[in-house]
Amino acid sequence: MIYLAREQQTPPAEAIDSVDSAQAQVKEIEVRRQKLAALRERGIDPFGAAFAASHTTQQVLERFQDDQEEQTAQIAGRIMSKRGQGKVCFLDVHDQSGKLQVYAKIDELGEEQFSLLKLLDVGDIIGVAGPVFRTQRGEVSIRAKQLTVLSKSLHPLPEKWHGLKDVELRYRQRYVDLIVNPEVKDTFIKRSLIISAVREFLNGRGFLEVETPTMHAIPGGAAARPFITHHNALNIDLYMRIALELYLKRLIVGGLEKVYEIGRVYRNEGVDYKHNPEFTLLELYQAYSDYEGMMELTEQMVAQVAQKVLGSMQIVYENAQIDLTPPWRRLTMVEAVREYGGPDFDAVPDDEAARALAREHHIEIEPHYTRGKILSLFFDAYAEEHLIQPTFITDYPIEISPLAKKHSDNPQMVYRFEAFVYGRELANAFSELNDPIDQRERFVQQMRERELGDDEANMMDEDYVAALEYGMPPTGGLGIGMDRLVMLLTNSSSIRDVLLFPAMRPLNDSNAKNEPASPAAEAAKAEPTPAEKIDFSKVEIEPLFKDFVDFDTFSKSDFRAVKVLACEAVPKSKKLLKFTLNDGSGENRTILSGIREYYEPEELVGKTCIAITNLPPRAMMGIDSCGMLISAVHSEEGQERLHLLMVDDHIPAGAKLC
RNA sequence: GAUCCAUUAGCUCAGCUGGCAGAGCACCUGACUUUUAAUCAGGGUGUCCCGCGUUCGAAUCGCGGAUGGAUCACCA
Repeated sequence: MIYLAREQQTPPAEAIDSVDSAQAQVKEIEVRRQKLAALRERGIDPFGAAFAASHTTQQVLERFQDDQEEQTAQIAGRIMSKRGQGKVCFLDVHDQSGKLQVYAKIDELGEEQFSLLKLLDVGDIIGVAGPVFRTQRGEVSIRAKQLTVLSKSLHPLPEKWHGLKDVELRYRQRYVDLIVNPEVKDTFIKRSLIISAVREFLNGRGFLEVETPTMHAIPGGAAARPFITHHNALNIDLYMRIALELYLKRLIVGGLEKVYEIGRVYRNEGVDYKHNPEFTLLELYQAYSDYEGMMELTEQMVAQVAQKVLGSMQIVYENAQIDLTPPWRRLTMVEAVREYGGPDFDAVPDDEAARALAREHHIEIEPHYTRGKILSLFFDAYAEEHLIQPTFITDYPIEISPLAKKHSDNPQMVYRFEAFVYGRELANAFSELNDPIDQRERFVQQMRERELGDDEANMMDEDYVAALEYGMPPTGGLGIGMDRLVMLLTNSSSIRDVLLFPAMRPLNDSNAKNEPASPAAEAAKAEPTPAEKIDFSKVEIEPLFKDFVDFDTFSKSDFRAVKVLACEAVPKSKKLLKFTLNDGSGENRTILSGIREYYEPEELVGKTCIAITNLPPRAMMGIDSCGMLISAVHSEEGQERLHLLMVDDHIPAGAKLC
């Protein structure tokens, strides 16, 4: 409505032709609004209707032959350049496939259509119909016989030569980035092709694509801090998934022998050029295979996807020539550390020796770190960055691999590998641990680490262990960060360049907070405040019920005023308060209420509250609760707020509400 | 979370040791019937990221804050 009101204030069309110097100073967006009004004035809808293009711009260029001049075409797209030359005008019209030059001449269009050009700007979307020909300078073009306005653009586009460079604007307004920076579109088209090629590869090997829950009661399958969300109806907190692993392996137990999922996972951690809080993970599991099978699958998949999408297994990433042709080099973690100048861990007998070695090499460790964990730190410090060409690192220490199968001849190690390319982890895989007894012990060990302060350690997942107890075949499992793969294959240096909308801090008017306190506010601070000011602006309430309850049913509830005689926290409960109430009957009534996180028990003694008194007793923490105290619940910015209903102390105990 | 850097017109960027806010593109007016970063003549459109301070005077100096980037730490 505001929009319409504004438009009526814009001058009529004829004003455009006589813009004087005062109007010339009006901002460009206002000029465009005036042009929009002028289009309406002419009876043209500036936000047009469906338009059937006969060809894409690319098709026009491909199909044009000089001996077939004057074949007609109809195209649609965005004006990206406008070169007026008196009674002639050249437009570059871009669509998803490319661009085509439009030649608009007053003789061909007629005065009326030609004057439309005055109301069109770079950024507007138009349809053009006419014969295709080649200009004197040799460019295949369309000679406009008919121009159709399909959408007026009210914002000027960034400069044609430099494009949009401000990275913050590029990410926040990706649509503008896509319009003006053509390589961005290429990257995202490639991303789509890569993911299709992965699906095609896996489907071709007989894998079944499945979907598993993204909200988990127990977040498992990786070492990461989760996001927490809340289910209102069930009144439980849930975690956004950090991995796909445990559900997919339940499917292996269920007899789906080759499954994969390409899905979003969420990890509550920092944001940088390699990390986004949500990212796309591929995980696959193949029954009766193992980590050797996964190595073969990984190198074949990555190489074939590159071949399919890029036409080559030789790629360039940040000035490095990388050859993805299988087979990839394989070496153990111990060998890798040794090869790149680190100590020989085969000569390190125990945790104590490993810790001494770490101190000697200035590698930071915690006192409880074990030999395997320290080996992985040495790997990170000495070897990782050198693994430019695709390399499988095998034989991982058990401590950092709670879901992988133990090495049969070395219980310190597991059958696991990570694939590295350009010094970065690309894939992670293992022979899955299918021994439920061992798995339970690993979870217990993880819980110990959790208690030691590692809040990324796995939580016990009893149902998953139960699934293993039914019997899971020996299985190979693999995980690949799809964003990382896309980065590698599109030579993108930041993950944000392969995410259409990377995570950004929301813009708000935070600068306003810096303004000095107003004189009134200062005064309020100095003087005693007579009444607390309550800010209701952020209150959200539940939608009202649409169903009716009949009057008889309602009147059966016995609502009474009650006085709080005593109130105490229930031992061992985080939520419950135990109230001793005077309900007017002469006998004390006990009610338990789960509002401890909102109130200190002492502050409620003596208050007059409202309770339903004719509910059957209900045992909570071994105490019978006789009725229910009434509270008011709402939420503010996603947080639940609760207030116990407290009423005028003049109301006597036992007074009935009606 | 730590350190460093950046933030000036719609976009890309200048603006020195404090002294009236600048350019190119875009935009507006006029000319121009095959241009292509069209050209020619004229027009400068601004919360210099926000606030406080120093100063006769701050885009510029100091302090605090916001947002973004790079590096580091943790994670894929």
